Amino acid sequence: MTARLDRAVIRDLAMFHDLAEADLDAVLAAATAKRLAPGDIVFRQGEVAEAFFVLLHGRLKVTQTTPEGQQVVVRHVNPGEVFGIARAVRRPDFPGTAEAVVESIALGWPSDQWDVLTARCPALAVNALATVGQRLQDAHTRIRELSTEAVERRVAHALLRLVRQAGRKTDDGILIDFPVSRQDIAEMTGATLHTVSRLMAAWETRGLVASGRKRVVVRDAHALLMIAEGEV
Amino acid sequence: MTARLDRAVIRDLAMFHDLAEADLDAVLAAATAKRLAPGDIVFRQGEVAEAFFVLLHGRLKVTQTTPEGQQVVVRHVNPGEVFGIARAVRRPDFPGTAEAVVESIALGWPSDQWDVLTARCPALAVNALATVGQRLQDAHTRIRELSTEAVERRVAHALLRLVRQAGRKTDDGILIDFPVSRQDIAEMTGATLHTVSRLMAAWETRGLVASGRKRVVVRDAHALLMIAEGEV
DNA sequence: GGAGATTGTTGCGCAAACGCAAACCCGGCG
DNA sequence: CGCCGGGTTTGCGTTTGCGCAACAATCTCC
Repeated sequence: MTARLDRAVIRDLAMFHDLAEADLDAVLAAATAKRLAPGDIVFRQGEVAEAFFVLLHGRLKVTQTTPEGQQVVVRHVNPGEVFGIARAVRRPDFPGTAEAVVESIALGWPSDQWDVLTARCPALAVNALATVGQRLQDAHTRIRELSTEAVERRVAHALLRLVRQAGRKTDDGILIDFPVSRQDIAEMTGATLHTVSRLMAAWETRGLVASGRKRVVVRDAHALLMIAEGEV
Repeated sequence: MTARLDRAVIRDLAMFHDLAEADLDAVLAAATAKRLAPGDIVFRQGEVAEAFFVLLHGRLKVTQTTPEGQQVVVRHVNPGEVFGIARAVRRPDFPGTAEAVVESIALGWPSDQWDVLTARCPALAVNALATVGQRLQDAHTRIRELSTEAVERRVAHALLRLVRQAGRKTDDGILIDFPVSRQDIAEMTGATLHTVSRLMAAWETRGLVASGRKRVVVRDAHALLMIAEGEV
């Protein structure tokens, strides 16, 4: 829990860009590291936001659940990214649920440290602004897709996004480097599990993807891009 | 253009909350006011972001256009809100187009003033973070709606949102206090003009709304809420 | 190694919403 | 006052993706 953390661990993260060495130490002093097994929940939607986090290693899935019980995947958290910064945007509670999909390591700070740290390092607020801004762009992109594109194109886009975020080259194609189920893809694209399954099955026979249980390999990214761009 | 601006004009805006009087003056010194007629474009999608703005009076519509030419209404800008803060989130260009839908007045600052002003008043960055964070929440709400709700519910939600943002009580019901066409509502909900028209016509006969050319009056907000919540 | 749970596949019917097209209505302008 | 044009309505045919349901394949845990 209180292992000695070296500042090198966070120095290169976008969030801590432009911080002095001494500031990095001050930031680290308030942090605690936590190991997460797949399926572990970091925080739940609606909980009081008592901490904010940075993912050092692994991969998380952030979801929201509607009153009716429908789930939506808001985003995936990749190594180096901050998450759960509800307090920074003046929200008392977490708007979503964060769950580890693979073995992960996260750093956590008590929420009240946010004001302390930004007072000491204004750059933190500026960096956070850039991060949240980027996320807003992504959200708008998704809104645009959901509003104007057919399901097939949305699923293609989602796969390409996963490739960009977590693609790992293998001899067989590009592997999405963490478990993704059809259900997940459905919740990312606003489609149903069934439709996604049908689409992927069709693509599999055409050789565009190869997939198994919670496992996706993109074999022909270019063809997928054509579909995503609507140039079928 | 360079009319003497009183700090009272911006003192109560969320963006300038917690700023000292002297700082308010410094902020205002760099600003220029601009009058906008309905239909006037403040900035266009893709343009280099040479300024950022606050809306003092009136109402704007921010849209994005897909490569295929489809439009999506990203949001409406209400009096007191900042817009066009692309540079603050480290974007070189504007991600959308901002158009006045009624006679409006906006304050503008050169983009490079952002760094100058936040250096002087760190509270600005913190306030901007809260604003962008709120917008991100809204965007996620919309994603959730687009992903899980039927068109009818989305349109009901959109109308209720308009009521909250720009509702004006009249003896006939709650009037949306700026011109909104069916096309606009369609672009807000990811539906087609036709579907929206049909829905509104049906609601009109049931007495839930009254509408005309670019004009909407909500007569039974409660019934609309029932539809929005899916309790039909 | 087997039982049970989770995840993925597939067929079929249906309803919701879209696309197209034509008509209509209303406000503004000459 | 009549014309013009953007905004709106409406009908009809069609597609798309959903809902349901049953089944198959895997994984996990004991």
